[in-house]
Amino acid sequence: MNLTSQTQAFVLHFGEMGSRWGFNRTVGQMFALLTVHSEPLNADQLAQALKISRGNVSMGLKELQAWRLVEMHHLPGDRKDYFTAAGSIWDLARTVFEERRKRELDPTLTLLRQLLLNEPQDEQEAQAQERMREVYSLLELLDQFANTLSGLDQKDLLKLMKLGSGISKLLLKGKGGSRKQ
Amino acid sequence: MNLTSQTQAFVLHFGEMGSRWGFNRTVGQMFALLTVHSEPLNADQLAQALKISRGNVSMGLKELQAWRLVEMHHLPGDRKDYFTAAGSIWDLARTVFEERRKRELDPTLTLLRQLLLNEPQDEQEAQAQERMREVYSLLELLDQFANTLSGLDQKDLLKLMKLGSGISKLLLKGKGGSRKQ
DNA sequence: TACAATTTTCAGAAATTTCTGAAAGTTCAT
DNA sequence: ATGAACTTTCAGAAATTTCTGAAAATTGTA
Repeated sequence: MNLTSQTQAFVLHFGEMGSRWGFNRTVGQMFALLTVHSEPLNADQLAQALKISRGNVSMGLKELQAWRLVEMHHLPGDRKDYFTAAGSIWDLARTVFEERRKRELDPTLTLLRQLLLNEPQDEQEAQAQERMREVYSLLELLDQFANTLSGLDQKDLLKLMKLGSGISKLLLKGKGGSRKQ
Repeated sequence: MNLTSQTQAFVLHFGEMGSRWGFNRTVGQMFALLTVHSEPLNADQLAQALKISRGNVSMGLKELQAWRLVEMHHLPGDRKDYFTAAGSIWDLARTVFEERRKRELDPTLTLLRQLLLNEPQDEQEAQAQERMREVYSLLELLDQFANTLSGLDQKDLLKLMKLGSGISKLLLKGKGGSRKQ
């Protein structure tokens, strides 16, 4: 398992970006490698290719499994666990999107719901709550929208994303068609 | 500057979530506080309210300014700098969205453009490049879509986000209307 | 059951990030 | 120019996160 300099660069970059995307360096690297490498890899191969410890690989795989980004496989006559990226690039992107929604939005929605149950005790608190309510509505809307997008099939998603500025026109056309909740 | 327990909870939560949203704990807390507090606050007030050092506040404000999330104000007869959240909740969300796009997508697009210029030297490399090309197309599409969304005015954005599953129907209606690039 | 192959765990080490506070820098009024 | 009010900087301290590697646990086979 020697990485070409191309793959090396890709893997290292994903490691750097990892923290911005919600995982740590080595998890990012493992994800990148499994994404470009079409053959399944086992833990030792990952450790060797990325020059990290066996234990770290084990933890990283656990994390990637929690994100539902990898699939485990078994080769006949080999007791090792082998891993591949879970599905197509689109599948992976969708999964990352969904997991991030869960991790970045849900906890805040829960907290805000909680806080907004309390009666404000004075004017200052009432004003703060008003702002929190605005934050809440916006995040909830975002959450629902993210949900809707996750639910679209690839064809529709592609169509939507390619609309560009045409989206405004479409929204105009559709006026009144939004009979919902 | 005493925080009510409500505001305290909100601020601490934003501190915890901070790292998932792209800033560190104290920056998250400062942002939260400036968001719920409608009056402008100066650096000393922030430091006191959040129990952090003056120097940390200074760095945090610099960071929030880099994110374009705060505005500086001056009160007549007072030499201190005062800060408020930059605009409405919607403005803030839009700004966070745009900044995150910049930080999470652009560097990767740049790298991938670079890597894809190289001629693959063998079959394995060709295959890896093929995957990278898929990643690139998807991220570029995402980037453009994010761009489009940023460009929509609040009314359209609201309309779009509230469509829910109605979006598929609309996409069907609009068939052929996507005359672009 | 015994044991070899493999994975997981986790305490402590290493690396990284964040924070403090004192010193340096800036700005403004006189 | 001076000095008071304020902000920024940044070296080192503190906190947090990540990583290692040896030991424990698990799994499959004979």
